[in-house]
Amino acid sequence: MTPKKREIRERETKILEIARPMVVREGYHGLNMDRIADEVQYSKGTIYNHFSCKEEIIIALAIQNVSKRTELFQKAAQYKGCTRHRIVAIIEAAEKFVRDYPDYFLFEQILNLASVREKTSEKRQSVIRGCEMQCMSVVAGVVRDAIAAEDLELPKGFSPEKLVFGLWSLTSGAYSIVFTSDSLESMGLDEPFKTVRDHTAALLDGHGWTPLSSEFDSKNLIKKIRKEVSHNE
Amino acid sequence: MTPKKREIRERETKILEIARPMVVREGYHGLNMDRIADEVQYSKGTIYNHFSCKEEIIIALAIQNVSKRTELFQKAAQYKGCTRHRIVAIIEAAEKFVRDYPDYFLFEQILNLASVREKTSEKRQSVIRGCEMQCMSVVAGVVRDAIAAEDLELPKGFSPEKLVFGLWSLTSGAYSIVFTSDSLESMGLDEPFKTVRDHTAALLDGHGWTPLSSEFDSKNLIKKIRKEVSHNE
DNA sequence: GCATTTTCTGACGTTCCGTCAACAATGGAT
DNA sequence: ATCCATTGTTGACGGAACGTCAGAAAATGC
Repeated sequence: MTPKKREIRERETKILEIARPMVVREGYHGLNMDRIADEVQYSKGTIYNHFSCKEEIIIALAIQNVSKRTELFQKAAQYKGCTRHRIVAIIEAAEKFVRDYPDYFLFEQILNLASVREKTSEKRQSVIRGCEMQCMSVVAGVVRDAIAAEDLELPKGFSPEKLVFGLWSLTSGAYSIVFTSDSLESMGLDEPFKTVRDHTAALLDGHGWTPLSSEFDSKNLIKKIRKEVSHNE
Repeated sequence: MTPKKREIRERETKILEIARPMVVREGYHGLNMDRIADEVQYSKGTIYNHFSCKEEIIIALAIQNVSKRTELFQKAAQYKGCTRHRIVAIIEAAEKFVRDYPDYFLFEQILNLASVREKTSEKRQSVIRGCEMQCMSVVAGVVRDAIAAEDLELPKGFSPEKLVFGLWSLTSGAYSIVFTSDSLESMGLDEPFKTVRDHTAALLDGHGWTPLSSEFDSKNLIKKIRKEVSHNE
């Protein structure tokens, strides 16, 4: 009972370990069920016992992805400091995430294609949604804290979630461009990560979240955040 | 000479007309070369005389896409008004673009996949890059005008292109989320387009681009811009 | 050691991409 | 008008990859 079940569980992670670099190196089309079967040393039928289609492997890899991010966000939200500094810590976590796991990022892009997502199970889709919701509520929690602490005042009808949506759009859009556009330097865009940080700062300043970025030393703050976050793991 | 050549050119647009709804309705996998051949009433070999692979059709459709956007941007940049209002006009054009041609948006997502883009010709790729560059330089031009008019001052090392990168990230990220995430309402995010406008305003306010959004009537400005832009066509 | 359930296998059917040798149309030259 | 070189068209074909399933093998229970 136990030995067999464990073999099966271990095989599942082994399949994913083999599949990941395949997608990273050769993209969506590089993921080949026959080759996975070859490399994992089991027949194709067995692979299909674990994942009912190619796309299920993609989404399983994406789940590893978003789980890690959720974890990083939750850790970052616990940063000790004023609300503005806590939100900077979360933005820093987002940056750390895409830097440390640039390949993770590809999977979200693949999954965004309707023709891929449609083939995945409702079960795994809801896991992804759950992680997204958790991230959203963690960040929205910091926004609520900011409102409670009177560091921030939002217009009527502008929910904390809407503010998070702005940060989410800005960062995910930027990282998406950074990792896919090949003409960044030819447009004179060096230091893209620094630029993203500057824009998030401007966005929050524009919403009036105090202290404004001009009122604290961003460079040192980020250094401090990085030290504490990486120290934690 | 002329009659035959024209038939060929017309066939090319006909192929694209047939291919577009196929992708829109059924996604990347729904694009089927045999079905195109059936519907366009020519053999598959002939289709391949026009497009050397499936992906070339995708990128050709994407080119129609970005050409239209470039056109809209150039028109919007000519809006008569102060620089801040002109940039609002361009943001409005971006919104109009994704609203009027929501399907166009899908093609960029598909093309962002490395495994798809890799198969496309350098020729068509450079057309896309060219359109992107043009958009970038049109918007950057407005930023430069703003600096010249002293409506805006950028920190040392922060080029106009970097500012544009921020707007680009924010809007493309937001629209990407709007058109792909299915859990927006369940997060309490109604009126996404309004929210994007608010965030772009905050971003520009945060960078200190005067007049600030609090100093003019956004609602009326947008109404005016919409009237003039739609009047032009 | 036997029966039953679970798991594994790989050949097979299918779909779809892209090719190419054979065939047809075109258009200029005589 | 006829010929021929060039250009265009065709659809059968090879091949790649997905997902299936009937039967073999292994595990489990008795």
